[in-house]
Amino acid sequence: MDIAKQYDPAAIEKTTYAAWEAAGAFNASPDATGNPFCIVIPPPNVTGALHLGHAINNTLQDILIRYHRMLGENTLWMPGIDHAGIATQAVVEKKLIEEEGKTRHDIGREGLVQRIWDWKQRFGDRIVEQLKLMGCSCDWRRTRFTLDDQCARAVRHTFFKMFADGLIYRGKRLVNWDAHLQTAVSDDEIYHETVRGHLWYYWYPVKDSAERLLIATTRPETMLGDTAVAVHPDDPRYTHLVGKTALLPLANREIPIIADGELVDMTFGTGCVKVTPAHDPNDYACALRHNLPMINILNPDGTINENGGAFAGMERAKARKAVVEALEQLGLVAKIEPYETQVGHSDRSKTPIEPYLSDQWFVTMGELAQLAMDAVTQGRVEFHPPRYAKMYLDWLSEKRDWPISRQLWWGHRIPIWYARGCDEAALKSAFAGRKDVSWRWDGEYGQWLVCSQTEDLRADAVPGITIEQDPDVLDTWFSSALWPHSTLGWPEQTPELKRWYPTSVLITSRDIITLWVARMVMTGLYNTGNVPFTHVPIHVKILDGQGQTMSKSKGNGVDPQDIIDQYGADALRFSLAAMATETQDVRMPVQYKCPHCGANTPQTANNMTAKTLPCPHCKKPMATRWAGEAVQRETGLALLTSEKFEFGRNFANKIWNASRFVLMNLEPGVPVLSPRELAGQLRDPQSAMHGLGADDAWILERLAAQTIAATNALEEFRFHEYARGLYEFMWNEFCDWYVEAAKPALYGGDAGAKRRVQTVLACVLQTALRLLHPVMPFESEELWRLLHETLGLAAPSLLIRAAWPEVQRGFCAPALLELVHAKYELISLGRMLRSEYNVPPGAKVRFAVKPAADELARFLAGESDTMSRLLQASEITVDPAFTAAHPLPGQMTKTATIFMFLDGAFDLKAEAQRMTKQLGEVEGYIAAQQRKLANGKFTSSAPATVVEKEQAKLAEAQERAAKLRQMLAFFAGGAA
RNA sequence: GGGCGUUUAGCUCAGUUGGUUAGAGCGUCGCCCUUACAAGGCGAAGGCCAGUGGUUCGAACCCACUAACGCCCA
Repeated sequence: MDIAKQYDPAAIEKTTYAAWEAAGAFNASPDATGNPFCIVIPPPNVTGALHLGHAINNTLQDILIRYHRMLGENTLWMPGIDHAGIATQAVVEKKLIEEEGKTRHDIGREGLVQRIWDWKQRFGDRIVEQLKLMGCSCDWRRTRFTLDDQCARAVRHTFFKMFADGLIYRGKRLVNWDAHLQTAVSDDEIYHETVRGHLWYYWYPVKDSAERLLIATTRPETMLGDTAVAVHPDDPRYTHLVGKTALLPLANREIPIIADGELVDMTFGTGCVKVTPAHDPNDYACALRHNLPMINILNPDGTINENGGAFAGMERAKARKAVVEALEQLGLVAKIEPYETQVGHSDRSKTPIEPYLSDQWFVTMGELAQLAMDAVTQGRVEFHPPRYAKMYLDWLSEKRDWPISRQLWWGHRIPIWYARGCDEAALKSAFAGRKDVSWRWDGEYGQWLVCSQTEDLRADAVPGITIEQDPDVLDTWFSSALWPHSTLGWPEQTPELKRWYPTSVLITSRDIITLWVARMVMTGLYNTGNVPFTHVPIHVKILDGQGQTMSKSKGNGVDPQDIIDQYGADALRFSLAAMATETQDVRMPVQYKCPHCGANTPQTANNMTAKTLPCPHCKKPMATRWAGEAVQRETGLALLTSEKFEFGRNFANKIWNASRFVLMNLEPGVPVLSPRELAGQLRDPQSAMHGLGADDAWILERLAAQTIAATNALEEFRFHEYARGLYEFMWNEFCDWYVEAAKPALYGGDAGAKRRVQTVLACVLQTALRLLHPVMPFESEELWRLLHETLGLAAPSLLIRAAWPEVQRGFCAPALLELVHAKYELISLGRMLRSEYNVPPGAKVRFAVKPAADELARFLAGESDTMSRLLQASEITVDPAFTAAHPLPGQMTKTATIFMFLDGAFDLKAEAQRMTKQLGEVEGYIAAQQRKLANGKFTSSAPATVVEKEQAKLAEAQERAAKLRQMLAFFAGGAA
């Protein structure tokens, strides 16, 4: 059998994935047997391709999905993508401007939406491709999109139900207005920038008084919308003025002077604040407290509106200048100081944000939030780690109403029509007999609000008038919130919904606990009466070299394909899983790998979004993922790389080679047994298996322990523990010890021993492959195939469908395991001696082992084959009564001492020095132990088992010290 | 301003209910292309567990405060 010397992921990943798909291994059926297990993917959004943050999220999901599939559960991983309203629209609009110099208004609503659909097609496909490259085993037949018909129907039904239940209302609210894109943007789409401006001071006269108030502001033009002046209630300078009226210049309005301790900082400026509720969040809150009127002075495009009087129609900057000039003419300007402020800018248009009062739709959160809180406090939804429940509960407990409208074109259109100039009788007759239409009177604007559950209403739906649909769309999270039940078919009672809802697990990262998880729980409970999932593992985040979260918009994302191309999908998955601890975010500095010379260039904030950059080593230009495909082809694409993935690659290679060794040493006829079957054969007198060697029993027991550990880790979502445990088992136990210990039997002349070891190797390998499969599906599947092929066994079913291993213990008494452990310890010390005395690795040396107990002596006497091999020993004497004729270098464990015979002389003095140093350490330890044990408080208050343990440790140390002294004395004699 | 998290070897991180003489990978230093594996083997060096105080017989771990960094919310 010819097996490559190195694991080559590229050679097998495509075909292996194709084999799974051809076998329908990912497909779930509601009719299948087994307990239901379901994960809905947190839908990646279509703004761009996936990065490593998504890679870790989906790797963890796939691990759980594959694990539960192997448990024989009826397992569904529901895939899909999210339309991400504002983000996607902004990306497409930006491209439109860059490439064609057009705005969305130039091409119109339909034109823009069509272009976004094209974009969605491209990146939706790309995302699915990336997930497949990573090995994700989603049921692709069921792929959903938050804007598709099924999701749209769920959105309509939910909105309608909420509207009919009175949970949805329309109201005014101060939003972050992007005057360039003419839309509200959410808080997380804003960045703050320090801007050098001025602090203007000007006077407001007080009515019926000679006094006047000095106001300081950074935005003088907003004074046109002032509706009060506020001072601090405890400020002696102004208390006598509270309750009086100020005269607002230019606007010529009378506004009250109020006291507000929250808004006013006595120590800042003059302690006197103008209040502009419609254009400042703090002023807005103040206005609500004091019932102040709110005057909007801006048009949606950022120009001053009719409320600005003489300034109407001016741009903001122009208006500012004009207002200041007008105030100067009135002699009201006191002074102007330079001043730096933090100004919010829209992430999408890079223009300053205006706080802006506008009509928005809201969902009342009171009851819904309470439902969602109860689900967590009552334990029906559990976070892992549990501390994240606090974040969720804190956020929900504020019960702030949810603004759901967005001034965008890409998204679910709000299913509300405005009917003006008709009475209710007209609506009743127009929609007679229809339960899918509901309406409500809107007193503020004197119109009917009509909501349709099933279809878009026609403009002439109500005879005699023209009804008009609200132009806005719903917040993306409104449709995402329904994802766990909408994807399964709700509002229809589909077999899928019955089978898999509530789903089992939702895996995500902490930043969307409030945005998404909370809302899914709310709508799930509201629509179905059931929580959407029971477990919510929260995983760490992948940060770039600067400690910033990877994100599509920042441009610091690393395409998982870059890593897969260089290291393989399993290496990517394994490395990520091993990083998935409970607390520590992963900092991942990355480098561009030059396609010409292979040199690495660190990615920095400066070159992060560059389309091409020169390689500092070979000076040739290299293209990045930001460059067009043509440029990439022409110039050569520089993949991003990180040495962190060498961890996974090296492990994958180690597994490959360990398996290669096993396969090279198997032959047809060797059975592939599970540990349980192997145990059965050992009990069966008819079987060819007559007992195990000590190493065989040891590795089978370690395998059992590892099976338990892996199972527990996965059950408790501790992915890091699962991955690290397998790493240690495969590398440090299987490869380092068992495989080496097995060699004498494989190469020796005892056919029975050889077959025994072959059987154990096959058993351990096949079980390990099962344990590895969830995290390293490609390689384990391929090795599974090769294992059966090598043994000439009929094509087994795919590993993806194999059963998760059962735990089989009792291959030997615990005492034997300790003897094996003692043997390995002695081998390590023997190697240390060799290294210490610079014995070349190939040279054979004689060793003597002096065990303290007869039991160990008897055991070791039968183990000279493996010991000799692992120590490269010419001979090993095992003798409890061993005494050397002359000083020899030695090392001791707690159960034995090992000596090495040296042909030539060795440096007695150096050896004695080393031993003296060791003795010093041991004596220090003994002193500490003695102090501890002499302490009556310790012996009386510590548990007896602990005291015993400490006593044993002391005894051991004392024995060790005695032996060291003995050897030192011997050396002294020998040297004399 | 409120909440959460982090601080352990040169770097990146583990450390389960306090019983530790603190671990791993990478990097570093020796010796080896030994018939599974140089993406490797064998060995080694390297740490006042951020600081201060407390609880305890005993603290990397529990408590308080301080400092630095990060995230979320206002």
